[in-house]
Amino acid sequence: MRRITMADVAERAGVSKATVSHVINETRFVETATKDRVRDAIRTLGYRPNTAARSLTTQRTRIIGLIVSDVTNTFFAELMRGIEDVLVANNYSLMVCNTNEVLEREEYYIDILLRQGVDGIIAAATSQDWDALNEAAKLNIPIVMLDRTFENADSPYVGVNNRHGAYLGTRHLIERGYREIGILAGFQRLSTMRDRLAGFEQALAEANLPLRENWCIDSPLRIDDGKSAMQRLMSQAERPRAVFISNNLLSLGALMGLRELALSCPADVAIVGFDDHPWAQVSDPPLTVVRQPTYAIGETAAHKVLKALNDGEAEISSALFDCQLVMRQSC
Amino acid sequence: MRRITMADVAERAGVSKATVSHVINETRFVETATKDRVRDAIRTLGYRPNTAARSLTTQRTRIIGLIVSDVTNTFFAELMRGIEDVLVANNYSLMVCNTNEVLEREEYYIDILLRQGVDGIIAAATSQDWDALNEAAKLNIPIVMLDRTFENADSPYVGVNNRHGAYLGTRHLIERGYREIGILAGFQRLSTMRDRLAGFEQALAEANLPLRENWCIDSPLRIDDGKSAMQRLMSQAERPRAVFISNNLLSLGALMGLRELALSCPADVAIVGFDDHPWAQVSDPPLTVVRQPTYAIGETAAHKVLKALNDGEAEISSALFDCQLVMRQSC
DNA sequence: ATAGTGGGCGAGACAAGTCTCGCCCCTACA
DNA sequence: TGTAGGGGCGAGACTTGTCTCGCCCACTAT
Repeated sequence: MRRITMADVAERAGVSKATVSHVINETRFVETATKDRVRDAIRTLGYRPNTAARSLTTQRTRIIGLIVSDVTNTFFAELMRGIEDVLVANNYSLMVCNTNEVLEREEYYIDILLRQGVDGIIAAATSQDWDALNEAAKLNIPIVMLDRTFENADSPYVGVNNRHGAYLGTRHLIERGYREIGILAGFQRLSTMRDRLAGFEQALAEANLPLRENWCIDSPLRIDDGKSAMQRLMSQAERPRAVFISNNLLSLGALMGLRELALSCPADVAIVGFDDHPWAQVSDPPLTVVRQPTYAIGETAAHKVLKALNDGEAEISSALFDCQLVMRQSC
Repeated sequence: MRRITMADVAERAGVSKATVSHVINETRFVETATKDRVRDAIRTLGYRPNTAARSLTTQRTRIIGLIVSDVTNTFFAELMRGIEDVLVANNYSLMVCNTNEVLEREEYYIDILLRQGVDGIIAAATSQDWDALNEAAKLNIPIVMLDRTFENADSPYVGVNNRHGAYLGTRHLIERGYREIGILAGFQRLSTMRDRLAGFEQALAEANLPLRENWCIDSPLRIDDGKSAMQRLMSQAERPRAVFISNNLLSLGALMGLRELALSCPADVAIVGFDDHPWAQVSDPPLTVVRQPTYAIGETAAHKVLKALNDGEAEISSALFDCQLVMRQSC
């Protein structure tokens, strides 16, 4: 069965395509009677406007692209939900791209998004410079950096004050009396992880505690990496009595690693993690963490792109949220 | 700066649009020399085909719509990853829609997907009949039911043998010597939850154990619902010594609920949950669960739609995976 | 009665590709 | 040397909307 087009509606309603278009988009005044005839035709024919045809002329798709590393990580899933919910409320759609922190995949996806003609991009980018996003920037597509950014990033950034968050977490360990403190610092390629390491160092420095090279482990951000990093930390001759962990997957992995080594937390090592997780309330032990307002971050990022889209050239500003320490029983 | 079109490429390469199109899509033989000229032009101009224009004529978008309740639930996130990975490998894109299990939102999204002209739909639908998906079915868009289905569903289903999975989990409890067994049965509107309840009942019946009405609690599927359901179960005069929990969020909530009541697991109540989760390994206690091959389910679902798209009318078959009992320490 | 004004709407160009015809030219064979 | 055959490619119709002109008619002003 042939799909029904605007011409069909126009014919049935006895008006021109232009009028149908204007009734649908409410872009010019149409006599009530005419409007009703058009709407009737639309309903009885079951007409549904074709997005492709529309965006061909408007040069708009009402689609926003989202680039994250992996929605399997609840943190990104929640960001996504925040974004999606405000997009839906504004009649935009979302196209999600999981890069697994692989640069080629990020580039591939950006190309796809540009062909698709997305109106804007929200990116928790894995790249550290404009190379990948440059094409998008050249096309004047609004870009919002999410969760992380990089030097010379020419786009607004929405995320938390990572440095301060890590500082809070580390200071908490110190206040609890721990002196020998290590860190699973994560992927130092990412600004987020660098900032958290900086916050960690700041807290140590303030307390006149040394920063031991071999108590500072960086690794990729998968669960297994957390596990092996923690085990490497704990298999040293002199080992820390507390560990700050810069990422939620690493925290989970670390917990697994300790379990395997039959070390108990916090008796043998205390832990403060970054990012909260529902399961962290029922883990053994319940995890003390630095929490960020994930959903709100997503919402804000979405609002920023939409604003850029509506206000035209207006510069978008960055937004930095605060972290919050959630005390449980891991230290 | 004006965006560059195929006409620009054609002019620069000194050929017609047709030739450019054929070089890009490899749809007819083009002299090597000509091909090279075209490719050079594409590269130097930075040409990028416009998906909207293309799909206008091809009537294809190479986009697949995915409908789930909430990717914040790792289960759905993993399904999504399975789907996405095979789509990417086949040059398709994914449009994700979170319905929160609310019907109106599902209908809204289906409409959006149809306007967008998606080539296929993979749906973990919250609706229980064809009403919402009917429009898509009428347009001959391949639909794959994911995780759940409903009676008279005219589309293939990809998921697990839920009944048998629940049967396995419940039987395990019985074998462990538990006689007083309850169930958090979840949202009975969903086929998945009904099947699991059936498997639970079957295991009880085989062991000649009674099914007590008030030990069978159904509820929505959020963490809080699990918490309150478990607490309701445990605040009864006569309470079960073991509980089968039909959903991962409910399991998490249940754990929280027990903790609040200062009940210990498995000493006071044993638990077997449905769906595994990385954190279930480090929870207190580590959870014994019935695991389903989530990622593989997603992959299979994606393959099914693609197959339908390529083979044309060929009927797609359903796929039923088996569950696996993962024993840990909650019973 | 005629000119001026403006509200409501139609004709058709246009967006950027795909794809059908069929042209042109080169080779092969009689 | 004439012609059939086929390989390589171009012209332009077509997909479905949006949007710019400007028409037409009704109503008021002179």
